[in-house]
Amino acid sequence: MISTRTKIIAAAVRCLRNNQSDTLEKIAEEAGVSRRTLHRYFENREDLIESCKNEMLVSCNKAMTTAYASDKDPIKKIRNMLFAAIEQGANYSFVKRIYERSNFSDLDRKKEFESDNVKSKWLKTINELQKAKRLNTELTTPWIFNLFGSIIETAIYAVESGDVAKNDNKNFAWISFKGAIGLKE
Amino acid sequence: MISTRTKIIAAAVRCLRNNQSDTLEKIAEEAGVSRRTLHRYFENREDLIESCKNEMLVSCNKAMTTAYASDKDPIKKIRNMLFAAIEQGANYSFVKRIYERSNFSDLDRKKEFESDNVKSKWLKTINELQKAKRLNTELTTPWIFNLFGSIIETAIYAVESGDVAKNDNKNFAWISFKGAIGLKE
DNA sequence: GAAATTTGTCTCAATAATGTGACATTTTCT
DNA sequence: AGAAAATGTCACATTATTGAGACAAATTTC
Repeated sequence: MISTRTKIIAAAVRCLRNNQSDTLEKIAEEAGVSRRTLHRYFENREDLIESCKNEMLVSCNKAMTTAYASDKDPIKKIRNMLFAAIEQGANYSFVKRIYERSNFSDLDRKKEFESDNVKSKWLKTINELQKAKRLNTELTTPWIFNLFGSIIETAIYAVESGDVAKNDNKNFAWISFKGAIGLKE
Repeated sequence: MISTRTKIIAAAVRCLRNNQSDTLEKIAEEAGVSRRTLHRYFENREDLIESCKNEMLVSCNKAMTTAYASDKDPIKKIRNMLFAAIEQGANYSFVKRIYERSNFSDLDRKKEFESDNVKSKWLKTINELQKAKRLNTELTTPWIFNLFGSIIETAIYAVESGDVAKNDNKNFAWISFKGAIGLKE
């Protein structure tokens, strides 16, 4: 049975990633709960957003850490991390948006993300491949990192908007990412 | 000399693409103008956003139409359209976000974008390349279209966040886009 | 099925954002 | 310089959103 708290957080994530200014009323409605109940679980909007951020970071990190550990081959590690992130859907989008915005204003949050060990695992693997000349040497790591994130978002969005069939989704993303960084399998 | 109206619209575009819920106060400040003046030019928030949307659509379409016409070679057409969009910076991001959100809620706006002749020119060119088997046949056109947009955003964002040098920007985007769709030059 | 817990409804106060009028000040144009 | 236009300042009404109390209704737990 899903707890009310979880329902509210999930609803908030779905709402807020599209429209940061959605009212608590709307979030409560999306969660199938009265606004009064939402207020019982979260002191205010900031508290709610903070909770979403924390839960979603945990959720995404967990999924990607598992994916990282699922295979020995560095290429498969990266591929499975990509797939895991896509499967996170709205959760991933939410985290990404929070992180993006923080980049220009909230340095603490950026640091928090930078020091995140999922990112360092990802970087380690990419560097490994770079050193082995298995990907395009013209591109820098920060570019590849940004690209990775945006291809994930594209895949999530493409399914939601109905542009791409759910089956093709991850496949397209992987083909494109491989090509984009010139990965030699 | 830049007109007040233009200053306000530019400021609104910069603010709103990051944070849809920025106050008119903040937008006025960003434009270096009092809130009272902003209200003299725009009846209300909706009017302002509508104006931004229209102006930015015109700006982006113009830049990309020029780029399209700048060369006969289909590949160079696409490349120059990519570059033009990246150069639009905040303007392009703003339009893209408006369009994205509309996808789920505002069908009129979607139609408006769909019927846009810049998009049809782009599609025509991509189809041409697809028929000539000059790009990966596994991918669908809608996927490629989404990818095109998100690589542009990645390039814009990468420079703003300081992750990628301004010189490398367009180059990286083009290398990655080519690779992502398996384009054979 | 009774008690305890959770949630909903209704209400109201506090706050923040918005929109506008009146008038002063500044800028622009000639 | 002086008129005309644009902008700023301040004040105020309106509105939307938020947050919480009081109690009823529903749900869970034992």
